[in-house]
Amino acid sequence: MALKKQCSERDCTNCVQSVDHLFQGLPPAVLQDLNAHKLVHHYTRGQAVFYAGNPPNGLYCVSSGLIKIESLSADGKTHLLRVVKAGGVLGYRSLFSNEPYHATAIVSEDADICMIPREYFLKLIHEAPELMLRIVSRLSTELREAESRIESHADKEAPERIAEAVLYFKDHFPNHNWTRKELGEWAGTSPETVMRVLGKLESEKVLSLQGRLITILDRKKLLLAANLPG
Amino acid sequence: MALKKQCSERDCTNCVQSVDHLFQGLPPAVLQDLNAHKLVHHYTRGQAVFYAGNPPNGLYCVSSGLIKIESLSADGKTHLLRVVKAGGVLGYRSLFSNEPYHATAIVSEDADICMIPREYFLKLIHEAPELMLRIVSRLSTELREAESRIESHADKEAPERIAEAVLYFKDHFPNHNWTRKELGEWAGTSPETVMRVLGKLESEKVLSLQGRLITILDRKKLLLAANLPG
DNA sequence: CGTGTTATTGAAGTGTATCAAATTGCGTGG
DNA sequence: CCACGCAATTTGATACACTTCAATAACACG
Repeated sequence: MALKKQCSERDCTNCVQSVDHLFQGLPPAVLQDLNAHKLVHHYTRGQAVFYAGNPPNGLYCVSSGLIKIESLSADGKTHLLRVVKAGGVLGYRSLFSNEPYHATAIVSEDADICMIPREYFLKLIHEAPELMLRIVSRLSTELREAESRIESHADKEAPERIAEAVLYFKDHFPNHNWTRKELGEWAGTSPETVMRVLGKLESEKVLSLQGRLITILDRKKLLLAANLPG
Repeated sequence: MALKKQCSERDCTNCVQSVDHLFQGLPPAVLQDLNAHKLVHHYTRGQAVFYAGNPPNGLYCVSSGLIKIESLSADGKTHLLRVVKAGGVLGYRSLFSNEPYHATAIVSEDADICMIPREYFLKLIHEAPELMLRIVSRLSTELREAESRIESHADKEAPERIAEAVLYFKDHFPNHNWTRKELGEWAGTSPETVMRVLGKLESEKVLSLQGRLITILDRKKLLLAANLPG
């Protein structure tokens, strides 16, 4: 039954419907050709799409599911760098900086992922230069987001970063319930501190907690707690 | 006398000589045209090239001098996000993500900077698609560096980040002496903590301090202190 | 249905920010 | 070019936010 669903979803023409998809605007003929060249693979929760250190073999398009981009530091701590959902792509940064992946992609919700081989992707770019502009725009946005997280880490306290994390996850992945550990890996703090801060926010009627399900009761107060412009 | 020097240095053909310059590989005819369209400006220490919030008017090429890209957080703390020296370019990220600058560019050493107007630059890209590949590669590298700083902030202690900062500045800007405050703004810590850590590293014969001049005596130990692969 | 991960709360230890105050030394203007 | 003013440096003392360790309870997942 999962397979039937994939047969239609795995068609590039469908994927491209997602808001702001990388391949949006490509001529139908090119999409058809892309469709013929991609490799589809189903991944289950916990599997790795690629590991830090691997050479990039192509571009990954997430058709369904949720992928965590994380890195392991010298002292064994895991860091959540980025999260990619259906309609997103991953692995393109390494493709261009010509370096091995610096992070590992771990499946968080079972996923169908298409792989576009490196060679074919480079050929595609050659044929469709407007694609390059979309890539540049995407990298630019991600760079800004990364730099803004550097700032947050440097001049915000743990409670503010945790409030930021809750907002980010709720805005981008409203249907996924994250663990305290994952929130901590994103905010750069320990699960215990996440817990204590969430508890405080609950007692202040800003959030409600039902296990892993976090519901925002007072968005305005949460933005304030995150020290973010309303 | 400063002017005479600029006359030769301000020619795009010269700038492009810098290692890995963005415009390297452009046909001479295109460079000539670029040369005719750029605007040159001299800046003195402390001046701003652009402010956070300004809309991007073009691409800035640093012909000489040193520029700090910094951001001011809500609570008034300054953060050093990037440093650009002669041969580098700035402002291209905002040009493509189509957003106002999110940081301010401050001159640290008197600089000659060429501005390539937005419209002309976009036209240039259209004519020289290989330029796009260089931009993508550059953004990719900067994104990786930014993400690696997120990791450092999250799982390294202040002494490690300060050691990292010393290594970074010495490797990239060997002739510029940075203040304790600037080191702190880069490492995400206070000038006092920078001082104490530098003092400790001096007592351990890893560094020598002569005012703002820091000399690395034992690079291997410093790498160790930064928790970086040798 | 069991097992291992996650959640939750408490207590203790520590790194680092912050404040303060004296000394140095850079850079700006005369 | 020199001198002055003010920012940067340096060291010490204090406070506290956060990590770490620990132990139980609850839950999720195969």
